[in-house]
Amino acid sequence: MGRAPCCEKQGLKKGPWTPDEDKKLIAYIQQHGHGSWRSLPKHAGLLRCGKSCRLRWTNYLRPDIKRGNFSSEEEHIIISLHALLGNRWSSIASHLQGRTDNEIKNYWNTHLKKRLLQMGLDPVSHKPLMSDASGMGMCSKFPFGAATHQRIPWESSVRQCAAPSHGNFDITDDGFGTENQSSDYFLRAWRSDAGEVFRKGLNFSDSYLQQLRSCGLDISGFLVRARHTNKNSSYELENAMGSNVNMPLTLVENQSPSSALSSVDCSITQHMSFGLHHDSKGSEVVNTIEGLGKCGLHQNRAVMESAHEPSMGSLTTYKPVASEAVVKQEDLLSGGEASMISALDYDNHENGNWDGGFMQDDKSTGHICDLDELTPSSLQWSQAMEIDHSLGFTDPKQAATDAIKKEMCSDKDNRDANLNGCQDLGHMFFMPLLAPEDSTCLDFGHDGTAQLTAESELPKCNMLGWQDQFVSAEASAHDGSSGELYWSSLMKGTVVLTTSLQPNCTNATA
DNA sequence: AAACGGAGCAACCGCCAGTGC
DNA sequence: GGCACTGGCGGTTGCTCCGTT
Repeated sequence: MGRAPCCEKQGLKKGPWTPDEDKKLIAYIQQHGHGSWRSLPKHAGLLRCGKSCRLRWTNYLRPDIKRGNFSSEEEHIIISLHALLGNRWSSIASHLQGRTDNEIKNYWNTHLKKRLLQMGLDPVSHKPLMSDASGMGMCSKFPFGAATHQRIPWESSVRQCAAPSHGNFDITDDGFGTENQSSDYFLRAWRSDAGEVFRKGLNFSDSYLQQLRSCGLDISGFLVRARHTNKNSSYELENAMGSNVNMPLTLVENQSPSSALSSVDCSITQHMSFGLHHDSKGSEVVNTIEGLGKCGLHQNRAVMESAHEPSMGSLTTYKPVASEAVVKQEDLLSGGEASMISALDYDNHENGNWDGGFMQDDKSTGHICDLDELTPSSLQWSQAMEIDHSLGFTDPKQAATDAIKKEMCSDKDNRDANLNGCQDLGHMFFMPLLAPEDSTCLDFGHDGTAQLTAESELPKCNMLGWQDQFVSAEASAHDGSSGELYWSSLMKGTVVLTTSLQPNCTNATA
C-alpha cells in the first residue's frame, strides 16, 4: 500500500510490510529497544530505511496501540481538540491513549470532517458554513446560517423539528429589530414557529411530547420542570421526556458524547438555573432567575420563557448564548463591592475586546439588573479576561496544568486562538459568584485541567472547588481514572458539555 | 459477473526543529 | 554561526476493500 516509491534506494525495500518483517522488527525492539532508527534496520536484518521502521513501529506494531473503532468519547475529544489545535494530530493523539496521530488524521479525514460538514460546520474553523454558496439543504432551508455566532446544538434541533411541520421558519425578519446580538437572535428564534414548538412543550402534554419525539427531535434536555422536594436536599427535576432526576450535580441527560452534540449543551445550562440556590427558608418555589444570577448567568444572555405552576414551582426554559466566560471578579472589585454582585455578564466581541458588567438582584422585580456603577470599562474587562491573568487561576495543583497550558499558550497567537476557539464552539463557562455555602453548582473553569480531589478536601464556594466537584462526580460516572483526562478535554474547547454526573441518572432519551 | 467508484488506511514524502560537532 | 544528522510531523498517495450499478 502507499504510493509508489519516488526514489528507490539501493537494496532498500519499500511498500507494505510483510509479517516476517514485522516479526523481525518487533523482536529486535523488544530485545534492544529501537535506539537509533537509522542503524536499526541493519541490526535487525531488515532491508528498510530507519524512517520506515520507525513509522511501522509507532503506527502499527507498538504494543500499546489501540485498534478498532473510535468510541463516541474519543470522537468527542478529537473534535474538541481539533477545534482548538487544528491539524496538530500528534498533540491530539497525545490525549487519546493508544491512538496514533496517523490514525486520528485518517479518521478525521474520512469520518469526522464529513460529519461536521453535514452539521453545517466548517471542518477547519468549526464555524457555521454560510448558507448561500454552500448549497447545503439545511442551511438554505433555515436561514440560521447568517447568524453571527456559532450555530449551537439547540439551533440544529430547532431546525430538525421545524422541518416537517413548520416550513416558514424564517426568523430573520420578524420585527425584532436589526440587532444581531446573540441574545436577540435567540429571542427571535424563540418567537419563531419552531420556537413555539418548544413553548407548547411547556404544557408537558404527553401526546404533544410524543409528537415532538416523533419528528426526530431530542428535546430531553430542553424542557425542565423543577420542584423543591424538601428543605434540605435537592430539587426534583422533570424534563420533557418525563424522567426524574435529583439535584445536586445531576444532569438530565445521560447520553453518549456523540449524541450530546445535538442537545446536551442545553440540558446543562438548564440545570444551572435550578438547584444552584437553596432558598434560606426552604421555600418550595424555585426562583429560577435568582438561580441564574447565582451561577453567573445573566438572564439577558438567555432566551427565557417561564410558566409558574403553584403545584410544581417554576417551570423555565431558556437557552443562553455561547460566549459566556469566566472572569475572576476579585481583579475588578474590592471590599464590600463584591457583596452587591449576584451575576456576571460578559462576552467577547470579534475584535477580542471584552465587554461586560456586573449584575445585581432587583428585589422589587425579582429580576437581575445591570449594576451600572460597578460595570468596568471594556479595557478593564479585556485585561481581566486575559487568559494568563484571570483565567490562569492560582492553585496548588497548578503544576499539573502547566504542560497543557504550555501547549495551548505557546505563543500569543495560539493563546488567543485557543481562547476564541472555546467561545466560538459555544463553550460556556460559569462562575458561582457569591453562592451560599450550601449551594450546589456546576462550574466549568478554564485552566485546562483539574485534579481529582477527595470530597472532604473540596474548598467551598470557590472556583476550583466547584471544578473539583464536577470532576469528582464525573469520575464516578466514568471509571475514576478517566475523569481528569476527560475534564481536560472538556476544557480544551469542547463543543458541548456532556455526560452524566451521576451514574444512576435516569436516561432521559431511552 | 463485471465494471465502477468511493471509502478506508497504511505508507511515503517533504519539511522542519532540535541537537551535536 | 554553519553544517550534517536525526526524529517528528502533517500532507498526500495509491492500493485494497466493498457496495452499487
